[in-house]
Amino acid sequence: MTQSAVKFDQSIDQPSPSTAKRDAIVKAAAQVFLEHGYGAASMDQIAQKAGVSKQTIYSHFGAKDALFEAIVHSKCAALTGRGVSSPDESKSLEDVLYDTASSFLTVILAPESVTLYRTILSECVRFPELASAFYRSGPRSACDRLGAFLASIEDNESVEFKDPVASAEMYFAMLRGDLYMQCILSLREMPNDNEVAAYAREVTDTFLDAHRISGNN
Amino acid sequence: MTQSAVKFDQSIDQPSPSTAKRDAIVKAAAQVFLEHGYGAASMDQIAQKAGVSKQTIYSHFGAKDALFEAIVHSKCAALTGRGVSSPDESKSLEDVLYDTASSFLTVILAPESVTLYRTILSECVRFPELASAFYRSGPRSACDRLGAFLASIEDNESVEFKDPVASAEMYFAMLRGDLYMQCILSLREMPNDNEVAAYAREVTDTFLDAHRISGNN
DNA sequence: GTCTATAAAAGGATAGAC
DNA sequence: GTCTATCCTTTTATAGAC
Repeated sequence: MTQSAVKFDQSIDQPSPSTAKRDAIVKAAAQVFLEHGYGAASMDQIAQKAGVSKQTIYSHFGAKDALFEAIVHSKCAALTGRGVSSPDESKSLEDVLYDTASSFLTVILAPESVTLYRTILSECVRFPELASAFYRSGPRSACDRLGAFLASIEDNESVEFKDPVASAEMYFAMLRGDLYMQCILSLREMPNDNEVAAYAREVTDTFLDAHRISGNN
Repeated sequence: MTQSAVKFDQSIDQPSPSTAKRDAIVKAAAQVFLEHGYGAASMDQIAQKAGVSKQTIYSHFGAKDALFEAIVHSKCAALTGRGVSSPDESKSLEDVLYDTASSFLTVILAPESVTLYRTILSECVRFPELASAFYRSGPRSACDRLGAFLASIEDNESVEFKDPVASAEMYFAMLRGDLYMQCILSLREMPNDNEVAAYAREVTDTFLDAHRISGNN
């Protein structure tokens, strides 16, 4: 691992003269890294798929780990905000929750998200910054946004959230249920829209039941 | 990948004459595989840590993938039943749930479980059988056992479970919340007993609130 | 069964020409 | 900036002696 692995941000989007080759490298590297993981991915394979020579890759990114970090960081950055509906005040709480659930499930069950998650998880010890960036861009971002929305619900209905962020975390945890587990383990095909909708409904109903003021929470 | 990779079960526990070396290999391989993953783990490293030559490993297991499968399968088998309290009928539902939550969290947050989960996830495409074995021994086993217990709760209290297995899945999903996410991403130290107890309590309370008959579920 | 030594291949990284 | 050709290390797997 070289020290140049830190300069990922200026490597990924600068208006360089030859952006074409660079983009091809990024695209190819993303495919290879996410499909095979960091260790099993080879620079030869990336170079071949990108249609460039290996040396061109090294000229742009310096080393394998730097390229990997650049790829994963850009994928994480693309994750921010996705999977969480904007806090539309005109909608009912139930609708907001259901929409959030649907879009969140759609995002985390996308094949690219699944492979990204697997890759980061398997390399989180070697690349702690990537794990942190993923967490902040993905789960943490989603929880904070939904938590802020739940905190804005006060006199609204027959529900209450004493700890909005904790409730949001619980909500997303419920969404990462058995369906998600089977998908990330590659034990079944990705669910279609109907299955996603059904599970989003189930989780939303359960979540709302748990936070009715008739309960003790 | 060789065809001999299938014979994992008879490789892991047969009363061979020289069980000492074999056990040393298994122990060393488990450490190396779970720490570095399949790709980054080298047979040389395993041989050195086991105190045997590489050829001895190949004599016993044939190939790297067969050794890997043997190790992971044994680790998965050791998972069955753990993390789920036995359905003690003398205890209250709340106590059973809380005990289940505590022991489940303790198991899945154990460093060995975390590394096993990471390893299987990163290799689930190359080794589909391992992913399936893990799922059956771990999450599925836990859900089925708790689901059966929840199904036995009928006239008991002020709660009801229309779909016991689905409720059990939801319960374990709630337990795999933000705390678990941060731990498997290696973003924080493993929680102590107090933190585990507090989260087990929070999940149990929320779960019970969601299934009160006053609710719509 | 177990060891040492080695084959055979793959992969990360670099040199030098254009 | 980009390419071809090459170096060097690592790693899986095997051959043959004891």
